[in-house]
Amino acid sequence: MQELFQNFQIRVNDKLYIKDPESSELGKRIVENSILLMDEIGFESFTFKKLSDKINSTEASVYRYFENKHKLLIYLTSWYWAWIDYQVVLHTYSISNAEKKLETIISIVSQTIQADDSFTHIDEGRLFNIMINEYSKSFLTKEVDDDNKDGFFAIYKRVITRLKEAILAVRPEYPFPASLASTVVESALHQHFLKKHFHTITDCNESVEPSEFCKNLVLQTLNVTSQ
Amino acid sequence: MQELFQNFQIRVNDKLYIKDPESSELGKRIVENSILLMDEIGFESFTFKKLSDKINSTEASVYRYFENKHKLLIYLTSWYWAWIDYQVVLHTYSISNAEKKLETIISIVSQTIQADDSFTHIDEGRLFNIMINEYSKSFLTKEVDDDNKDGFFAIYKRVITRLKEAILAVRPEYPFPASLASTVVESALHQHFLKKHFHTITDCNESVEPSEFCKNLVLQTLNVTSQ
DNA sequence: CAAATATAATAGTAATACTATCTTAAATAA
DNA sequence: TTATTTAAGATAGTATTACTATTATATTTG
Repeated sequence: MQELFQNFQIRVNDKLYIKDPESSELGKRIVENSILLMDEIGFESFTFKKLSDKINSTEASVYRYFENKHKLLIYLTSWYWAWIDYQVVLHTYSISNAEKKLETIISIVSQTIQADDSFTHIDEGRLFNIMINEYSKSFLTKEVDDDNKDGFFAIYKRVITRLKEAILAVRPEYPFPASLASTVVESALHQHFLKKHFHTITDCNESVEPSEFCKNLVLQTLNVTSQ
Repeated sequence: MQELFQNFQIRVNDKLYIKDPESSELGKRIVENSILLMDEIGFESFTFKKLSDKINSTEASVYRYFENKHKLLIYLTSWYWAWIDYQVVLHTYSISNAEKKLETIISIVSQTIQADDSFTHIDEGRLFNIMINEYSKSFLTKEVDDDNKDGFFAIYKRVITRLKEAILAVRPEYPFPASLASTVVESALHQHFLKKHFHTITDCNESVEPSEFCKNLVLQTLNVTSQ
């Protein structure tokens, strides 16, 4: 349970920022509005100039918090994974049945996230859109190995590891638990994207959620018959 | 079989370029070297200036072939999918057994590609690296819907549809054939990436290929016992 | 009240992502 | 053969991006 409370206030790797945005009003406005702006115009068009105009501040002030927009993206996506990790621990720690636990984790990592006002300045719904559209860009770079060494993807890997362990708890002899876990997490976001933009290559739509597919995929793969 | 021969000389949507790069020596050098340079320095650092320096030409000349580097990326990735589509048709048209056919398609879309000198100026091995590291960036943009309307992703969708049909041939009652097909194709590239950069969240390594996992995933999901 | 700190305001730079124009060289058509 | 089209090289220029640096002002804290 200790892991849970360490993460409870959504703590992110402190090398991701120059000055902790949670430590000031301006910092919170930067995070809050960067989510809105990035969702609105996309990561490529997003600049610190546009953001600072939006919040009536200056480029130089934003640069005092984040080195560049790539670090900001990793900050935001790490925040998301920390939040998911928290949800996973919260909703599964009392579940003793391995299959039920696995299903719960899959639900959490693949469900559509709507806004939630538990964490005031962060709009989880809009952040979820960023996850769908921009998450891959945080690691598909020439700097991945350095970033990874700095621990920027630690929380993401922890979420996947939890899923992997839940898979193993159900089927200890399954030979690809890590690959299945990483596939499901990636695929969940991808199916959400396809639903919006490439409906011919997905079965997800208004009535079929990506999480339905994801659950079915894992349970069939592990040969769990109790569906 | 007609589809096959239409695609035999790897034809790509002609809105992707201003002047067909296959129509001139310079055009071929642009394509050839853009693959090498993009693999080397990554899509973000890649510029038409650097490319034109590499081929001893000028920025303006490169712009006569491609509108911008994003169109070039879609051109390269479309070329890849057309090539994969060709491989799929070539290696499956004589297979009558549905399960054998499905396994063959999965192998083709998930195997590690090495250089092949059948198409002189294109290094498929290097292009495969680009697919692993940059493919998602071709559609994770605010312009996806416009690009999709222009048919830029048609060949990619055709490959996925072929896989979907092969899935349905094996198990017509399976409820998520399109999602499974798109997941496998995406996951294959992703597992190759993880193998290189995040080995803790994949089971793929020097001895276990992503295609092994992909085949197992689909066959288990469809409950094909003859493994 | 003094000192430290945060932020705003402003300026400046190199690189990027283009567009435009002009010249030369080569291919082709009359 | 000459005229004409076309391709490509050479050069220049612009707005935007991704920063860095400096100074001034306002606020907090000791």
